[in-house]
Amino acid sequence: MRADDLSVGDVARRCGVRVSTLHFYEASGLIRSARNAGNQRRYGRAVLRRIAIIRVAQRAGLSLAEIRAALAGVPDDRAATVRDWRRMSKSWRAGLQERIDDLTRLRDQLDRCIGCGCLSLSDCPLRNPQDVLGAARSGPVLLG
Amino acid sequence: MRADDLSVGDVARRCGVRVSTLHFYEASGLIRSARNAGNQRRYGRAVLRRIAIIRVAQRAGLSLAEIRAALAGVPDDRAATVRDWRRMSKSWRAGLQERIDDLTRLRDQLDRCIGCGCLSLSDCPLRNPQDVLGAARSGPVLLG
DNA sequence: ATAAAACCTCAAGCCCGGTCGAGGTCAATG
DNA sequence: CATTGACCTCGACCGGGCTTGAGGTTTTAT
Repeated sequence: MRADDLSVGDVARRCGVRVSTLHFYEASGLIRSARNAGNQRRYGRAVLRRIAIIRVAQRAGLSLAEIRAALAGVPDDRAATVRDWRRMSKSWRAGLQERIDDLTRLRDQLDRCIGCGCLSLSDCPLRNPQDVLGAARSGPVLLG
Repeated sequence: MRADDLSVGDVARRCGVRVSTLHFYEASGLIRSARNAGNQRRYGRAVLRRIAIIRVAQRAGLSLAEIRAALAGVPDDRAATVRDWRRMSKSWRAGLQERIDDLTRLRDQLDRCIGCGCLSLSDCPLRNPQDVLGAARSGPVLLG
């Protein structure tokens, strides 16, 4: 085994994921592997960065399908470039900020409602989440 | 049908959820229903507030199991009191704040890394999420 | 009285993100 | 050169959060 090549176990250990997860990621088209003479997976070091990116993106709230799309432009045989990474992280930042904003609004509403018990009032923001969630869901308002 | 009782369809329409979701919530022990002579579900208005609470808690990141536990103290036949609501929202606020903090840290790290492309460095905080996630996961560090 | 709409139960199915196990092969070590 | 641990594939399974469909009953509107 060439010193530069990593086995699936090496990668799992170094990334803190299970071997089965690597198999799963490969089956899902997130990573690829070369095979040695005995059909065992061999990875270059680039895969470590790729997996790091996957995990960051997951924390940022992306589904594996979205991550796959984002990684589509990154060759799997060499490390993602700084440019690649910059492109992806920039595009993820916006969604991340949206999630933060949504949760922050929810927290503030919760604070107000803790003070006033206003869940009973028809204009409580908690009873009318459409205001917060935007036009994503159409439909009637929750009136108690 | 008594004017005060709501059918499953009424509740679904007013809460913006599907009838199947209400069945599912009932089977999961989140809501209960009385039955009329013909075995159809009939709800009091209290269920509307209960469902509002479920949806708020979901947005705050709780699983249905956690929500069920939180709602266990709230009688299902009358509306949750201000006191009930205050207790729940207080206890959820902490977890919500934690999620906000985690996402905010991630965003800030992302910003720093966008600037420096440092995903390649072994000391990049994004590569070593243990610092952020705490001691929950033991295991090796991600080294590129 | 009848047709349509709404309801019932129960089982199965779906998507997500993995995880596990069986049965078999490969590689590093003494 | 045998053992032992790491690896392979494939299929099944898990938990979460619902949705769908079949087959049958009830309610409501005309």
